[in-house]
Amino acid sequence: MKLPPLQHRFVLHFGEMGARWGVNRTVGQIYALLYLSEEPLCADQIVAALGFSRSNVSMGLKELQSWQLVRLQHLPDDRRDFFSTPDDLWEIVRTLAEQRKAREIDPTLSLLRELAMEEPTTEANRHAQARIAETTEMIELLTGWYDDVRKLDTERLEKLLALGAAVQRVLDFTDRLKLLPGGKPAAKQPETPNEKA
Amino acid sequence: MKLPPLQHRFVLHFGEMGARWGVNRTVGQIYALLYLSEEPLCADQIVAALGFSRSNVSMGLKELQSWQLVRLQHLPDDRRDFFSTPDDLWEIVRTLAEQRKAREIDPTLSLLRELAMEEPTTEANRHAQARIAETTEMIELLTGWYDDVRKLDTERLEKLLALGAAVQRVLDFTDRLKLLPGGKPAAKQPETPNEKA
DNA sequence: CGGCTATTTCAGAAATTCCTGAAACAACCG
DNA sequence: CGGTTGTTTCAGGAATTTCTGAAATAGCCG
Repeated sequence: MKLPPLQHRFVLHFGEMGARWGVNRTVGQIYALLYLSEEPLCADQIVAALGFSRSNVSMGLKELQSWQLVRLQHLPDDRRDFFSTPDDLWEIVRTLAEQRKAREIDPTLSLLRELAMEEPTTEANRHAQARIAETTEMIELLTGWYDDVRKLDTERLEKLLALGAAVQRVLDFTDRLKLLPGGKPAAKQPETPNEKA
Repeated sequence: MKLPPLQHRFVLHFGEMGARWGVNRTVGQIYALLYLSEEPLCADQIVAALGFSRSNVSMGLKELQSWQLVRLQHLPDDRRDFFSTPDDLWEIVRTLAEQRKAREIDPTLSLLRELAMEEPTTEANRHAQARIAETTEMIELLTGWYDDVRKLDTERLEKLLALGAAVQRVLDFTDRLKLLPGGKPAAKQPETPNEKA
């Protein structure tokens, strides 16, 4: 593996991370390499940099294409495939989120909804179904939120994230405006904060 | 494996999901089983339900304890360990997020910050470091947001999520209030959102 | 077509991860 | 203490995943 130490360490780390994130080590390393590279790379350059076999690199690239995480491009007068990652990191993150949702969340939701439909036969089943319903609701809440924010352009998304929980204060404020259209609101809190469901 | 079909299907699915989420299939299945169960279970009940070896179950439970995802409790006059999951699903999600942050995000941030410090030697290094800096910023933005919202109580968090991108409209609205000081005084805005560097 | 370059496939080897049974350990009790 | 019950450890075998080299495929050009 002939790669400057900086890139090398990055690549090794994201290989491990990739393994925790549903792609194998090789694929993670290939992606990390492409991500750091200024120009697109062809398969043989990846082989030279990482020391995997040619076929392993080929399979890794195919996997990355199936995740839609790499761009394929051709140079003029060159038949080789060159690969690169999007320049915009947000685009990468959005793609990842999209893919994982499609591969993991959506099938999970189908199953949960199906299980929730079945007629409970025993007391244990009844309890399990209640638990399942609860789970479904939470996932729906989270994916609903996700479906909303993914439509935001990057600039607004960044602002929203930067605001963090402070947004809560804005909401409390507008709540007060809404609830007391007359004068200055005297009530401090619109609702009691700490009820545990 | 003696388990009603409903529970069985749920358990199998979350075994697979567990595998994608950093714990192995066994551990995922054990957790799914505990999650659906009305009362705490002891190791032998898990063995009976899932058909793993006693030692495998023991290791799985140990792993779950290391993630702080299960509660251990004792019944009076019984020496066996009984395990259960928190009743509150939000608590489970919070714990998961906390653990994954500690295990994956924090070490990644350390590495990235360290790499960003190094003196760039080549042009390729300079570009790689720019990419690394960009990555660091995004992770910091996301974890900053997370650190904020995890402090919210469940009720407020649910409201915030349910609002989704609609929150953007509220923000736009208050922005306008701020910009047009003629009418109602916008009173106390929360501190100005972080300026992006 | 035939030679050339580039890529993909795939069966089996290599490596890793997972699981088990046996043994060690620990706590309790009479 | 010795018996009983329950848990943990761990070496090695089983299963799964990953990786490789050889062969197949595909496109291009003269």
